[in-house]
Amino acid sequence: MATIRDVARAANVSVSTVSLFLSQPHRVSEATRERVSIAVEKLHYRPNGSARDLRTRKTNTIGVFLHNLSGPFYSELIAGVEEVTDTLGLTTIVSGLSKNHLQGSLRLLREGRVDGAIVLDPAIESKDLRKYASASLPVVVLDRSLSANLQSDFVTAVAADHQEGGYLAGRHLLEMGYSRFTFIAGPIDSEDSRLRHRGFFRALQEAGVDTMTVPVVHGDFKEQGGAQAMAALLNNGLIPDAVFAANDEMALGVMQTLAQKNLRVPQDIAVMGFDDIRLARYVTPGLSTIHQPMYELGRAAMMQLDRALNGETRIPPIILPTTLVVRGSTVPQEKKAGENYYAAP
Amino acid sequence: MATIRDVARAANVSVSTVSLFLSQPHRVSEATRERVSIAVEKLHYRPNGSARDLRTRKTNTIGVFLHNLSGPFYSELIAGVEEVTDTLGLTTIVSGLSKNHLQGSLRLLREGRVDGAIVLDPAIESKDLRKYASASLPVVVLDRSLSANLQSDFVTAVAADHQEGGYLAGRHLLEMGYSRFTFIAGPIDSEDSRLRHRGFFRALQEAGVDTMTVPVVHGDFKEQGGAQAMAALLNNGLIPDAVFAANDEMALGVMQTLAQKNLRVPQDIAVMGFDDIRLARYVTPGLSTIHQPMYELGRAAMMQLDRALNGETRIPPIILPTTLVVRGSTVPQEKKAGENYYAAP
DNA sequence: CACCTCCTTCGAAACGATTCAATCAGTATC
DNA sequence: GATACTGATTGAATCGTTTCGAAGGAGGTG
Repeated sequence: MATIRDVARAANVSVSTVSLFLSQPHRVSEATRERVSIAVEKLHYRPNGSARDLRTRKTNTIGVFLHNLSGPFYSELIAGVEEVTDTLGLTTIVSGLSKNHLQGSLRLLREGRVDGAIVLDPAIESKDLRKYASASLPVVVLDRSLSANLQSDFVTAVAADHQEGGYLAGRHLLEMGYSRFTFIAGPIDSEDSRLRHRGFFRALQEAGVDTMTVPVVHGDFKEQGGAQAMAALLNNGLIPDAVFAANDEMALGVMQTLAQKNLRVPQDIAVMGFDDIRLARYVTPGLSTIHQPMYELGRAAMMQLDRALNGETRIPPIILPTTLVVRGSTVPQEKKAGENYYAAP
Repeated sequence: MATIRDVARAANVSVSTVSLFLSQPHRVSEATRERVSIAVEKLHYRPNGSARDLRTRKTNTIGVFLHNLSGPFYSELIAGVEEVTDTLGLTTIVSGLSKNHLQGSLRLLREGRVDGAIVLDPAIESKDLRKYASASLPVVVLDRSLSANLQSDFVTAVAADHQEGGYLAGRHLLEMGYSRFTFIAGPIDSEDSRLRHRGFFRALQEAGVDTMTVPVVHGDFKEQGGAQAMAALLNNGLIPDAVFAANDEMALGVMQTLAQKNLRVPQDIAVMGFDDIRLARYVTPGLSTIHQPMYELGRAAMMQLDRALNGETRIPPIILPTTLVVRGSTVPQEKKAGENYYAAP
C-alpha cells in the first residue's frame, strides 16, 4: 500500500504538500496540483485511517450499539441516525447485533474507535458507560433513564414516552369496553417495561379499576416468553378479556398461545402490544399497539450527540411522544356484555 | 486520556515495559507487574486503538456491509459471522443499513479501517471492490458471482444455491399440480434473481412446460414492487394459477394485490417466495418459500475470510444448499381441475 | 575468577498521517 | 534598488503504540 511519502517522492514534492493537496487543493499551485494528482492516481494512494485518527485524535465515526435486530424497527433507528451523520460528514458503524457481541462492543468504546456512541443495549452496563463516557466520547442512551449510577456530564438520553404509551394502551382498552385486564411485563430490570406498566396502571386507576386485582406476569420480551406467560395464565384459570403485553414480540406469543387454546382474538380476548414492529401489521388479526417513532428517535439521538461533540455538557434528555395504532386485535365490546368469559374454552 | 507514557512515568518504568506488561504480563517481574498494574488502574489507562492499528497494521476488525435489514434475516447472517469472529478474537462492525450509506461504507474500506470485508450490498460496485480488495483487505461477496469484472486473488464468494432453489420451487409447484405459472423477477441486474429464474425454468422445462409462454415481470425486490407487478399482470388479463416471486418481500406484495382483487390464496392462485424471511411464517396463509441458510452463510463467509486473512489466495467460492418450506400458500390441485381460472373475479 | 545463560528492563526506531513555523521566490511599493 | 508583501513549498515535530536489539544484573558452571 502506497503511503503519502511514496506519493511525495513520485510527484517530487514534500509530504506536506501532498497533505495540503489532499485537504485543500486550491492552496497548491496549478502545476504541482497536476503532478500530485497524477501520482496519487498512479500509486492508487489512499490515506491511512489509523494514522489520520491518531494524529487528529478523531475518528469521524459514530458507533451505534444494539443488542439485536428485529426488522425495520431498529433499521429505522439507524436510518434516523445516518440521516444526521451524513449531513455532518460522519460515518456510522453498528455493533453488537448477536449473542456474544459484548466484548467487541466494549472494545470499540474502550479503544476510542468512535467519536461518540448511541447505545440501545441493556447488556452494556451503566457503570461501563459511565467509565468510558468522556468529553472525547459522549454517549446517548436509548434504553435507560439517567439514573444515579449513570450520572455523568457526558451521557444524555433520548427515549420514547413509554409511560404515556402505556397510558394510551390502557385508555384504549378501557374505551373499547374491556374490564378484565392482564399485563405481560418484560424482564424485571427493564426500565422501559416498568414505565409502560406504570402508565397502563395509571389509566386503569383513573377509570376506577383496582389494579391490585390485575395479574402481572413477567416475560423476556421475546415471542416465546409471551407465549409461555399466557399459557401459565390460562393454566391458572385466569381468563382476562384484554391482555396488554409490554412489547409486540410477546404479544405475538400471546396470540399464538390463544390460537392453540382455541381462544379467538379479539372476540374472546383482545391483545395489545408495544413498539409497532413490522410484523404487527401482517399477523391476523393485525395487532393493536403503541407506535414508537424509531426514525425520529435515531435522529434525535444523533442530534444530541452532535451537540455533545461540539462541547456541550449536561445535555437534558429528550422524550418523544408515542401514538396509538388500532388494528384488528382490539374491538369495541358493547355487544358482548353478559357472556361468561370465565368459562373454560 | 492517559497514555502509555503516563503509566510508565507513574510506575517508574520504561514505556516498553508497560507495553510488555499489557501484552505478556508473565514476562515482567512480580514487583514491577504490581506497580504497573496499580498505575494502570489509577490513571484509568486504556490503550489507544488508532495508535495500535497504525503500528501493527491491523485493526482486528471485520466489516459487514449490508444494504438494508429485514428482520432476523440479516440478523442471522451477522450472528453467523460473529460466531466465528468471536472465536478468532476479532470485532465485527456493520455498516450501510440505510439509504445513504454508501460514502460511509466506502470510507471504511478505503481507509483500511477493517482487516477484511463481507459484502452483501449491490450498491457497492464490483469495480470498487476490485479496487480495494488486496492482501491486506480480503473481501467475501455474498450477493454476486465472481464475474469477470470482479476477478481478483483477494475476493471470494459465498452463496446459497439460488438456481437449485428456483428449481425446488418449480418442482414443488409442478407436484402440486399447477400449470399456468408466472415469475416475478427482481431487478434486471440482480444475479440472484437471474439464477432463481433459471432454476425455476429448468424445472418447468423438464416437465415439458413451454417456458416461452410463462410471463415474467420485473419488480424491485420490495413489497411494493411485487404488488405493482401482480397488479400489472392482472390488468392485462393474465390470471396464472401459481406465482413464483424472486423473493419473499415481493411475494408479500403479490398476496396483497390478490387480496385487494378478491382472489384467494391458495384456492384461486398459489404464491411462492424466496428467502424465508420471518414474516413468511406469520402472514395468512403462511408463505411457501425457499429457505436460505443465513446463519450458515454468515459463518461460511467469515471462515472464508479467515483463510484469506491467513494468506490464502484464490479461494474457491462456496455454495450452500437451500431448502423448500411449504406453508399454506400452495396446496395440491387435483380437486380443482375443470374450473375456469381465466374468468375475471 | 572468568565465562555463559537467563531474566528483566530499556532506548530508539518505526507506523503514516497532520500541522505549524520557517523558507523561498516572485511582485509590488516607494 | 532596497523593502515589504503574498503565495507556494517545506522540514520537523507530533500523535500513542509496538518491537527489536542491546544492556544490565543475578546466578550457575568449570
